[in-house]
Amino acid sequence: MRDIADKLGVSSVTVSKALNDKDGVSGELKEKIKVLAVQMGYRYNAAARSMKEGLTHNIGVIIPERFTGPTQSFYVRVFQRITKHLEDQGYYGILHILNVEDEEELILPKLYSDNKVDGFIVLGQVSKEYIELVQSMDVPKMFLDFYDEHSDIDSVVTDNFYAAYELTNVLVQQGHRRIAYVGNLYSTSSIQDRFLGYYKSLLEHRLPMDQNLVLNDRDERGTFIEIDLPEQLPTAFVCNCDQVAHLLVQKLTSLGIQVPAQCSVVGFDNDIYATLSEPKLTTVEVDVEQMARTAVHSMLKKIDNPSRSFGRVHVKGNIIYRDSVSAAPALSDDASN
Amino acid sequence: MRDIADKLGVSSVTVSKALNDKDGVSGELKEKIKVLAVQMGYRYNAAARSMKEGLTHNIGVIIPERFTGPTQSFYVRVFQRITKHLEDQGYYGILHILNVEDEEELILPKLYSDNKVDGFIVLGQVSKEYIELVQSMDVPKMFLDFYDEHSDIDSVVTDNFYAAYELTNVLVQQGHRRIAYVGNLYSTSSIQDRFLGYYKSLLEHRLPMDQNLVLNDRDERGTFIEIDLPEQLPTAFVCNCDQVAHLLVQKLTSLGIQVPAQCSVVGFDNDIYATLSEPKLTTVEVDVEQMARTAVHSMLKKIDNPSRSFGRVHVKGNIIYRDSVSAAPALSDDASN
DNA sequence: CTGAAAGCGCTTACAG
DNA sequence: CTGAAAGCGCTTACAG
Repeated sequence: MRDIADKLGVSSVTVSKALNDKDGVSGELKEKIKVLAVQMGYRYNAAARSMKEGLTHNIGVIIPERFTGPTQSFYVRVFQRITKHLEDQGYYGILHILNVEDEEELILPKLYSDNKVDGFIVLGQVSKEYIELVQSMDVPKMFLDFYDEHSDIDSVVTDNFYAAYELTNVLVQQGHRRIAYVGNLYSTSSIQDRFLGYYKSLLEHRLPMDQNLVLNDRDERGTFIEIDLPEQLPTAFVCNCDQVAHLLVQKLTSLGIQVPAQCSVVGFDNDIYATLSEPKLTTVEVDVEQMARTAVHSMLKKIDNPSRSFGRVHVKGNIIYRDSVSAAPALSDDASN
Repeated sequence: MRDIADKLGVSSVTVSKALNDKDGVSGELKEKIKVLAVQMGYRYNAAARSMKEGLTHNIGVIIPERFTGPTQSFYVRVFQRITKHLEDQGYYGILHILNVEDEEELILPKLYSDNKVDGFIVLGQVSKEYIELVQSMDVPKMFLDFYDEHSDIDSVVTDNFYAAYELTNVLVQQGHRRIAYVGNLYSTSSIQDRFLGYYKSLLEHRLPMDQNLVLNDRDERGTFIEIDLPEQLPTAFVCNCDQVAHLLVQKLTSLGIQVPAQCSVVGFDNDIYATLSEPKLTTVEVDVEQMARTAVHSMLKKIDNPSRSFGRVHVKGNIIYRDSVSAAPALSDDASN
């Protein structure tokens, strides 16, 4: 405010009034001040007002953990771990659920312009344009559970590539030769990396890669679509997530195909769908705790020293063995295409 | 701080040092200051430090809405609506997920002692002891989706009583005479009120109330238990929530009983389990939007004027008609006991 | 070990 | 319409 005032040769009182649309400033001057504020990238200091007013303009919302329950989404669980680690460091997490419109219209959280936070953690892939917008913010930021090849962002991600590789290896070891991958390769980096891990396993075992066995599960905006099964069914499916695996199992079952006797299915994420499926899914569990801890500690280091950068940090996942995989049915020489 | 300093005849600098465990204060004095601070109910002014340091000690966590997805828990959805209304009023919501241990050991969120918020909204029933603890906080508070008969708290709740009454009426109108209620009456006030609404419908239609048709679904801590079906099956079940209805439908189906042909089932909440069930559940949808709006506006009025009180505010629910109800099977005079 | 002074960035009440 | 002054509650750097 002082800077704006000096530049315009007015007092900070006038600037304050203008920015708050209060009386006592001429309309013309008000406009000029507002424009300059934007130009100079001025952000309101909420703490100063808080102190003055004796109000924080924050409301605590308490939800008992048990009500966020087993159905809680993966990211809510991650958020919970993040806040835990933040609290240990004397910090708080303010959750901002970014809605579809704001993402499309490239609108930053008001949290930012109100200067309510020292940094941002973005949890879950956003559009390329939104990544760039986030990058333009003048505070440290960390990206969690995704990365972008083209931007130089600090991110913490599960090592999807190796996890999918290992998971596919499990299937190969069980004698499977015709293995499908289910996921839209152009949707998220996670899905891509998991696909590549799957592919690496095929390569390593000298199994042919059949484009007809790469099945689409969603459009590019993430909405699920009906999965088109190939005419000649594979003996195993590597699904990019448990939810899709769940849907696939339902579909197979409704077609009279037994899982895992006739067809093995593996998922990813170890979320509610993994245990909700019948049979329960063999899948990969993301190390939520480790991811949250890494993200928080990196963030705090960046707050201390904004020039620090971490690049892409990988966190290992763990395979959870359940009941959706069995040995491949006796070979009928399918694999020879 | 000043007050503490005056009372002890020292300076506020000394108090600051003592409270922050910094050097430059004798151990003895430090102790005395800390004890007095607690006695006087001193709470740290985080805004003042923020201003001084230029740090807010908050981190924004951004989660794209689509990733909180359809599986998101009911309360997360409510939280989202709450923050929306808060933002419209220049406020922010800080989510605190209260874990089981803190609730049992009666530990308040650090948010409170750090003076990071102007008030609290408690979303979801907590223990009587915790309610009292919350009540003891020196800021406005609102309770959402539950109330306590014995405490004089401001709460916003769905009109469970009438919704259950109307839902049971639907069953009666379809010719059902032997209708069971599923839920532990001693678990939450919602379950109790829904039961009473069910009972009112029975009374009004002169149907006998059979204690054997009140089925337990969980222990008092909320953990689900196997539902004990009565020997003579009712023709309809009013379940206290969709999740239990979902479990019940699965159980009935596995026993070879067709829903709704042989047995109708209704749920409550219209959450993910309502559409996940086969058949999809007829249920009651809570008016999340209205509840969130009421809670936020009441809260802000209380911040303006702490002596305001609202008591119990009811918000109507809507019945959602789906496929889990049909006319009662032809009577075999079961109802005569 | 203790404290007086300055300052963080804003707003409010008042004077011009 | 504009601005000088005071103050919100803390911490830091410095003097004693």
